[in-house]
Amino acid sequence: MSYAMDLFGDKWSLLIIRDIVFYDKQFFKEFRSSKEKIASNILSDRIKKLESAGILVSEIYEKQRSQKVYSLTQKGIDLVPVLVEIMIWSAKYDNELAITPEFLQAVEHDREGLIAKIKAKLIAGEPRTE
Amino acid sequence: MSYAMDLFGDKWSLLIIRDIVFYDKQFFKEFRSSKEKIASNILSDRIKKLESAGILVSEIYEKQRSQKVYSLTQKGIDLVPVLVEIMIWSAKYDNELAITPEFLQAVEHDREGLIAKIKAKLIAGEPRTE
DNA sequence: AAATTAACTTGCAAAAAGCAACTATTTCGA
DNA sequence: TCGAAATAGTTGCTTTTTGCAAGTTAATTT
Repeated sequence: MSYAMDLFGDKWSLLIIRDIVFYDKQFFKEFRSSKEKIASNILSDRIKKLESAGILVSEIYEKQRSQKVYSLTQKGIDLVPVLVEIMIWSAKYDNELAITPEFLQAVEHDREGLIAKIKAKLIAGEPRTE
Repeated sequence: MSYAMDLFGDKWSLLIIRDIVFYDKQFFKEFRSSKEKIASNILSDRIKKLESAGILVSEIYEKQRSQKVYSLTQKGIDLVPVLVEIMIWSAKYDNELAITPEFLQAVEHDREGLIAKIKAKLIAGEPRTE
C-alpha cells in the first residue's frame, strides 16, 4: 500500500484524478479552475509524476495544438473504485459535500454497475461527448 | 472529496490506519516499527490530526499506564472499504506487494462479507485477541 | 533508587508547497 | 502579417512541512 501512497498519496494527485473521473476535465486550464485552486507549478509537477507513474497520459489536442488532452490509462481507470469509496465516505462525513442522492442510491443499489459505467466513459483518448 | 484529502490525503495517515486495520497495531511503538519508518514527530503529529478529525481515539492502556491504545472510531472504521480498494489496486500494479491470494480471492468472492469481517474486528476499544 | 521503556517534544537542516511573475507556443483577429 | 490573447508550463522566492537526532517526562521494572 505504500506503493500506492507514493504514487497518489498527496492532496493534489487524487483531486486531479477526481476532476477527470467525475467532472470530465481534460485540460490543464480545467484542472486549474477547480475550486481547490492548485498552483500551476504544482499541477505541472503532479501531472508529470502521474504520467511517469503510468496513471495519466497526455496528447496534443489537434483542434487546438497549444493544448494537451489528459486522460487516464487503464492503471488510472482502475482507481475509480478507490475514488467511489472515498466519495461514499465523504458523503457520510463531510457536511459541505454536495453529492447527489442519485449517486448514493446508484452506489447502494448497484455498485459494480455504477463503477462499470464510470469506467466506460474513461477510455483513454476518447473525445469528450458534451 | 477535498474534505477527505485534507484529513487523510498524505502518505502517512492512511498507512497508520492500514496498520490498525490490517496489522492489528494499537501502540505508538508499533506504528513506529512498520517498514516505512515513520519519524516519531510525524507520527505524533498525524495521530493528533487523526484524533481531532475524529478518525482515531486513544485511551490509556491500563495494563501499562505509560502507553496509549489507539483505535478507530466509526468514522475511521468506515474507511475500510477505501483501504480495501487501494489494496486491490496495489495488488494489481505493485509487483513488490506481498498480498495473500486468499485476500484477493475473498474480495472477489464476497467483498461485502470481507469488509464486514474486517470491520467487526475493529470495534473501538476492543482489546486485541492474540 | 537506578535503569528501562514509552510517548512525545525540540532544534535544525533539507525538501516540498505556495505565490507571483515570466516565457515559449499557438491561435485569433484587424 | 503583425500584435494581442490564451495556454502550458517554468523560474525565483518565501513559507511550510518533513526528516533526523537528541532530549524530556512519566510510568514501570529490577
